[in-house]
Amino acid sequence: MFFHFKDRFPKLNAYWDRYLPFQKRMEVPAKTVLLQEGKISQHYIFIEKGCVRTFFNNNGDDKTVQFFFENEGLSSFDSFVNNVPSSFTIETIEPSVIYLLPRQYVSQLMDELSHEPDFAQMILQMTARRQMHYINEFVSIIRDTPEQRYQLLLNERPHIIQRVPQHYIASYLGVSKVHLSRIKSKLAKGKSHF
Amino acid sequence: MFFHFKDRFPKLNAYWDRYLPFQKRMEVPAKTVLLQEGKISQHYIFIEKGCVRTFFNNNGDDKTVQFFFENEGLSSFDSFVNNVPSSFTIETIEPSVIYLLPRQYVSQLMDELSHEPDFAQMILQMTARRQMHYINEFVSIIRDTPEQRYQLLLNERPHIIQRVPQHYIASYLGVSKVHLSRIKSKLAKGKSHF
DNA sequence: CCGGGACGATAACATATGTTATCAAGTTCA
DNA sequence: TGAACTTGATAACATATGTTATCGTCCCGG
Repeated sequence: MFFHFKDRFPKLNAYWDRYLPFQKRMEVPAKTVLLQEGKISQHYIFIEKGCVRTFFNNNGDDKTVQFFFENEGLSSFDSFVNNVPSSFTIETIEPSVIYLLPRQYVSQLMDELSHEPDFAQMILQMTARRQMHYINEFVSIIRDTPEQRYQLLLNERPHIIQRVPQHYIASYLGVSKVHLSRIKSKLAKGKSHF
Repeated sequence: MFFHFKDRFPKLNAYWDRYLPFQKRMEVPAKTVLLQEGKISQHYIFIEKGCVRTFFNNNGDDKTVQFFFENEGLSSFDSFVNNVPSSFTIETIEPSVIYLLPRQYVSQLMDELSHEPDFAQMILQMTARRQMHYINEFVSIIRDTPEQRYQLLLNERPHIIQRVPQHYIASYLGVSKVHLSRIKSKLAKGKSHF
């Protein structure tokens, strides 16, 4: 769905910074659609402040796929790279400050990068990381119960639970919002009397 | 977890073929472990005949992650690229004919490839495809019921159902083998009287 | 040719999860 | 400020799914 090389490969920061002038800064309120499901992605999105989710519509209700926060970048990767309609909507959750870099500059940037001596190695590593992320999402959902998945979120990515409305989290976990509420109250009970 | 550029980008076949001599051919029975969970992946695996699954152990029982068939290639991608212990076991399901290409040659191959003019574009496309595959797995499991997922398999990847033992499919779908059996019999009833 | 193991179906019961409806509190905005 | 909307909790009921146990078939190796 996206890559973000900034900070991951410091030697690439110089390249990245060269493209800063082409990025368009925007301050937007919550629930702003940055890319509509069905449209073709034209920008790489970088989040300076705020948070964002990707989701798709399924018979009227959303299914959230992923959350993004400060200093993360994303695009609807398949749409962006292969010029096909996006399967996902990208929408802000909080009022946010974001930067948009048009696709043409990203292509240009990639071409420049490909002359770096160990470009192949870097891109493989980035790719491997991204793949592991999504494979882990899949693994977690066939391995863990929704309750365990919620606990994992609580332990490993607490910022999500703190900043994201509960029904988005529910659809991301693959359960109904009612059931997520049950899970929370069950965990609360387990903790309270000790 | 894997890439396979052969057939996807025909212009690369020449590169690939140059490395054929370094591949080791093996004929192995069913249930042969090609890579053990916890070991570091040393080979890229290509399947000439037979089929293979990747899985991990979870409290005694396996969880299957993916199936591979003739003319597909795989590795435990993260392990292979980043030289870390593999999270998965790779094991044959049927008696199979496979080729192993040691990692050093794969690195070499990638380096050669990186001189191709639109290497960046190709690798992005490959990456996007792989990402979409895993994202779709995730999306399907938060969107669809196990019954729907079984139907999808039946319609879109029937070879899996024909060739793979049912309990592997069950763990891949994220349900118990008992429940998969129930799903099958329910679907059979729906079909029989018409 | 026999015996064990792999595979799959089914039943019975316990638990998890979905659905619908209702209520309460907080937020937003005219 | 008041109405509408968003968010979240809870109850009650229906359904889906897990667990354990049993049985039958098939297949492979001694």
